[in-house]
Amino acid sequence: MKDKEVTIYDIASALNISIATVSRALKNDPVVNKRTKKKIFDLADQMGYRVNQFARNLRNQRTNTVGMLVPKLNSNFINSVLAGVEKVTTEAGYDLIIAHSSESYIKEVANAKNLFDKRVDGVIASLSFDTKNLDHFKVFKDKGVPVIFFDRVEQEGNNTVVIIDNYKCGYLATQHLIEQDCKRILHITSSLKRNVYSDRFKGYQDALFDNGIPYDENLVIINDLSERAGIESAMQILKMDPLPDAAFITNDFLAAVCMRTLKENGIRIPEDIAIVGFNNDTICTLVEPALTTINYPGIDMGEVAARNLVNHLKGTGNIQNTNTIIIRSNLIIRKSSLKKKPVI
Amino acid sequence: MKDKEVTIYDIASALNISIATVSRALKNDPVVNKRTKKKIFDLADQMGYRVNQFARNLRNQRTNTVGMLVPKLNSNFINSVLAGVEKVTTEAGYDLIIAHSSESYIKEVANAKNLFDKRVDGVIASLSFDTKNLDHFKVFKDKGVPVIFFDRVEQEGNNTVVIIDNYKCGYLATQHLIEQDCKRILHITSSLKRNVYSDRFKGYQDALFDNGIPYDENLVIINDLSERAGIESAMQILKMDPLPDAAFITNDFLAAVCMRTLKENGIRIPEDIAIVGFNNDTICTLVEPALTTINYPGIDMGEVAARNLVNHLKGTGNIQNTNTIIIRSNLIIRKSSLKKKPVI
DNA sequence: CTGAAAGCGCTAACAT
DNA sequence: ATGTTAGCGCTTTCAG
Repeated sequence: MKDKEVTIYDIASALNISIATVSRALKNDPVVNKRTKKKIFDLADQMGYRVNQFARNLRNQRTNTVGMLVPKLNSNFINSVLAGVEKVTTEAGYDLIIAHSSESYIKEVANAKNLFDKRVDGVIASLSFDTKNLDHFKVFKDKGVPVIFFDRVEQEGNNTVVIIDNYKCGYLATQHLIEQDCKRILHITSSLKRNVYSDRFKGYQDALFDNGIPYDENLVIINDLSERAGIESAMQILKMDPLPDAAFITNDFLAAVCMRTLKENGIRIPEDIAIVGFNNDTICTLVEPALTTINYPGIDMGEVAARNLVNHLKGTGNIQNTNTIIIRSNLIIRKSSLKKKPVI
Repeated sequence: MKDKEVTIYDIASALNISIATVSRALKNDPVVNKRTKKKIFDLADQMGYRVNQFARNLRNQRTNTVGMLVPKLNSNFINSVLAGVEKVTTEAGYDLIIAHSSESYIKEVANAKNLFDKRVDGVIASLSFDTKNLDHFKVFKDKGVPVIFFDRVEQEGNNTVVIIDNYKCGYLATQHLIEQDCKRILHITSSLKRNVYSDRFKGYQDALFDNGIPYDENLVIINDLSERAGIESAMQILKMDPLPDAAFITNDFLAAVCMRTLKENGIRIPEDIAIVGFNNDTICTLVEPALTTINYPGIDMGEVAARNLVNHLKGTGNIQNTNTIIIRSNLIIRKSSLKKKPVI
């Protein structure tokens, strides 16, 4: 219970040198004599010295910290983004503060304010489900703190964004179902205010159009991706007459829940309804049949976002010039969509 | 791009009063004149003032921040603990820093050091998979920073811990399988250095013993809970002769993976092998058959841990007196274990 | 009710 | 290679 903090003053006076030398030595400034440095390091260790980040930050006017603002944590996608970001920021010597908003706009605003007050040097963010606007990010812009958005982004107002080509993915998924001879293809998606969903939706529509299949708005269900919503959507499908012969569902978890309810009601997957999900979540291979999906390379998104931010902060790059970075993505075909036996 | 930070000096000189008054007003000190206070608040708003946390922390020698140290983030259990903790800490006016170690001891040590350097006022922690010892928490003890452990804990050295009764849960799970007329009950678990696994293991052994079933060490598989491990374990089971007639698997994800591989190889669940998992994860009801499991009330653990920590910090409670807090838990029976048709 | 002033621990410009 | 010193922005004691 040695409660008093050790400061550079303590070290300096114990060694009969100046605090300036101690400060320099501790930062490994090459200008300090090797032997002095060693003495200082040893004593610091022995006395249990730790830098006071507050004093340092107060003095330096920067924190060497990046803020990460995400809608949720319990998602494999977000976790792999996180892993990518951490890899890069750690290498570059930045601390990371993680804030999650539980898909709530209110919390997102509070988190943004909190990161701002913590004076992060930069921000990497993905929007919450019901985020209305980006006003809460204006403070960063005003203070010159760079913000990079990923995945759920707002393209207007020339923000720097890292995304996949959701339009193309929506198109691919739909095209794949069409190739399985599906004609009545349902689409379950979420708030069309979010780019990820609206872009996939456009891809879905265009794929239909390009294949001469009329778009039917009764075949589009919009919900909040919750378990309850999945069940309700499935019930809604069951009431349709005729039934759709395929469903492109914008989220693997939702697809899994839907599939369960459909199967419980005697629908065969993929024979009656072929299904394509989105994300390549772990559950894809745990449910039956295994879920066809779009692979979403979170770790790459994280690395790219972080790399751009760090380069910008270090002055070796400038995100002002880069508006949109697209990460590759691909369709993974599994049993849930294979209505036609694959041609060998 | 108004880059300069507004300080209390700016407000003071603009209003021709002292910084002391501004400082007091901003903290809503009742001693300040109402009208002065209003003027100060208005101007602060208008000038875009924000407190400098560093200056404040440097001065106050505390941060009003709680550190949360968890082994991973992409787990429903951890996320519900987090929700519980956040609820309490937010109400109590504490900030929360979340650090996750990706189940790595090395990262856990680094994270502990990081939280220490960030000078959190208290810590809530759950150990990583391969954590060797608790030396990295000693610094907190030395500085009088309270640490509360939850779930994966070390009971020795009278730490304050919040846990479920893993022994009882292991016993219950096994007893349930025995009641389904199972005799050769396999147990898949993980590092027995972690209390959660060793306690469940003891419960498993005692339930067998109490029912006159000899313990067979060949029926215990220890692995790292990964997908690969799940597949390997299932393959190992398939080679057994005779096959076990039940499996108590210490983790739902692992159970789901195992079940998939077993089913792929023609094993019927629960007819051939009855299965009980652990955690009540979302996948339990998405796999087929739905997984019997132990319900693990994360949100309660989080709330209790945080409440105790906060009370300790506010001086209205003292965790020194409380060593172990047990949270209720229960068996949830689903199809995967129902070998006997339920008696009505 | 308000003000003056000291000091929290550190960094960096300047001086030696 | 080392030392002196002036703040960074805030809180709080003491004095009016």
